[in-house]
Amino acid sequence: MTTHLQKPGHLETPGDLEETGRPDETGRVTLADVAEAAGVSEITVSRVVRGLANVSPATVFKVEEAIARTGYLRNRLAGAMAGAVSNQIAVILPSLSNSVFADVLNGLEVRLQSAGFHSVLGISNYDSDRETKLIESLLGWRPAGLVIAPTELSQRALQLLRRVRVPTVEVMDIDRDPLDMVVGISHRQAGKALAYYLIGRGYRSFGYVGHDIESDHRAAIRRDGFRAALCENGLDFETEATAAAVSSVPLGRELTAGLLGQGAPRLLYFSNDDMAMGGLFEAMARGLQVPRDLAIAGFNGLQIGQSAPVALTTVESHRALIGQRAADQLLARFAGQAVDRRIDVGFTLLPGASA
Amino acid sequence: MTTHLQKPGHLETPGDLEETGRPDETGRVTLADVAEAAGVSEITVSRVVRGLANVSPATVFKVEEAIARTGYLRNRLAGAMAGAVSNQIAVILPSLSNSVFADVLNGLEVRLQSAGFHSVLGISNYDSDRETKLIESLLGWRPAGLVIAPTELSQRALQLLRRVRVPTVEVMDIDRDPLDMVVGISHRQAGKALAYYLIGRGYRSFGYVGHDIESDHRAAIRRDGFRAALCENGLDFETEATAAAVSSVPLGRELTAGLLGQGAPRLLYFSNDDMAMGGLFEAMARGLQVPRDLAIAGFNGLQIGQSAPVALTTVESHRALIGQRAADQLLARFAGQAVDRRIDVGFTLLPGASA
DNA sequence: TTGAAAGCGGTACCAT
DNA sequence: ATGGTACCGCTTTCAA
Repeated sequence: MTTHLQKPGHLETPGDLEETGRPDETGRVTLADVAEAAGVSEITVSRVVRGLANVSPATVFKVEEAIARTGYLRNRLAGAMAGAVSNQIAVILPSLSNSVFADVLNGLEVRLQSAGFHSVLGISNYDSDRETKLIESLLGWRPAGLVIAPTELSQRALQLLRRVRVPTVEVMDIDRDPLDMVVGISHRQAGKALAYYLIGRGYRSFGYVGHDIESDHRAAIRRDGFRAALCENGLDFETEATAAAVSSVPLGRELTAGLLGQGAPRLLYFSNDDMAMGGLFEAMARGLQVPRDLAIAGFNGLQIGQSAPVALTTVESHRALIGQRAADQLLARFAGQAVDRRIDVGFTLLPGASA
Repeated sequence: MTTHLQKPGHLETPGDLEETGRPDETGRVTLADVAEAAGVSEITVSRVVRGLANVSPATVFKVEEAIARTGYLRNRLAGAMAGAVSNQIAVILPSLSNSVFADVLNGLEVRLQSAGFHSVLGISNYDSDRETKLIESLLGWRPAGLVIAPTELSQRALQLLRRVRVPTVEVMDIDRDPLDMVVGISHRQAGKALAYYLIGRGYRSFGYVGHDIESDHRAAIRRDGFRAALCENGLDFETEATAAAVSSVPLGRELTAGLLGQGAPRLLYFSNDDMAMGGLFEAMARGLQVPRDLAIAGFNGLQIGQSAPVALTTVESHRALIGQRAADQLLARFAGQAVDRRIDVGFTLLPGASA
């Protein structure tokens, strides 16, 4: 073995005293070191490390002992380079400040982790350029799969994805045609279903309170669906209060406060549950009775909304399930199974008490 | 170039029609292909790709044109193998269902992403064995750094970390001595500070409502700190309601309901804001006046608590900041700068109105 | 069940 | 500013 420079920040130590089977000049323990320590070939050690079946128990024992003695740590970089499939999955989400995507990521991790995969994360911040850069950078690691909650896939992004042909799952929104696979719900239908329900409950006067819909196109689609259902019944939003900011409880509260000053409609439809909780809090703070004085509806089915003194009327979007199913799709594909291109996990109307 | 099998799920296509500079039998475009297309050497292309300065503008132009024409996609696996530092940072968190860690991750991503790094995620689920496995698996990718919110580092985990010598930041809790660097707050002091404040406000009757403290040792430390401050004043918790479950709003509500049946103490200290919101909701649902009939205090300073009709009395734990500072520590270390081993981001008492 | 040889696609080092 | 050469550490293929 020739000498070579240590990588910055990666100086593996020879190990303390007793566990120094083959100290080695550089301090790094490789497959070759373990092989020598165990008296077998490199490839045999490799087989043991990867848990392949065709190694005799006696050899496995010798090798495992040598691994422990030398303090060998598998190098997946070299493995992936040599042609083994990566256990990394690129995951691109628009945001992490919104708990919605944290939920999706959580669902993903549950499944991926138990199958031995890791997520490599990118946050696009609802920015198409950043999204493109992230795709390029993450694909450079040759991940086994890609999960993306797309913002607006650029031409370059589409080109990259077509070229690399990595198994890809688009998540959240099934209203558009997928590149490869898609898991989510129809946000348009979710918006419509809620409107139908509310109309059925007798509401006829509606207002909309929303966050930045320019970047969050799924929220825009929900609103469109909601409005379409209103139109079918000869109705429309009487007022809309929106702000070009990310959704949050205080924003919902603030916009609601603005509306309440000027004779608000009977029911306010919020762009999501965070915003709706703000509306609910504002109503409570003013001593209004919900839903008698003001009815409120949201979207997502966040747990906190269901635990509020007046449970939120909303639509459960099964976010963790979306993550899990997305992971399942990838895993099935890896296993060579045929999979559906499109999975609709469905939504659930939560009647609540706020409308 | 010899023939070789395509990796499953990674068949890079030759590119469509016009952009096929060098189709290549396997469909993969390598540095060599770009070099040939540009009429320069591989190493020159490599320099351009990495944005190194010592290449003439004319050459850069030629190479970039060749890259676009061939549809080359950088292979970071090979780069990292050959000795370039990885742009991956291993991140191990106990949970993602709790928004606290999503906030930390968000803070990390903000900084890491803008410096060109990616997080590779592992969720330990508050399980020491899983944590150890994750460390081993993630370190196998030879990340440039590691950020971990430790659960309980096993002997094997410590051995691995010492051996690999990857720059490591422990986050959340600075009450213990760090392996390498640590960024967070003293949860013990946070608990104490809140208790002092409440005692100063005249409260003398306290109860504790908590989630599974076996696994969430930081919550346990806060409670210990709080109690220590009580003891200094000859006080103690009059009652404790705990459950061996993860923290959640409904759990907080349920445990509070249990306590309120039996003449609850004057003030309830909750293990965190999720739990406290549950308490607040239960009080509101019963028509109790907060803080007149029941005072409530939490921990974390979640935004929603501050937007509630009665703003939550709590301690802001600056989670996103912890993530950012952790990233900064790593980046500074990569830049060869000397860094503090311990960074206390501090906490902020939010007086609120619930106590 | 085990092993030998040939890369995988880059980058570091040292020249020029 | 540019290039030649020698690996990085592992897994694949083929043979025994």
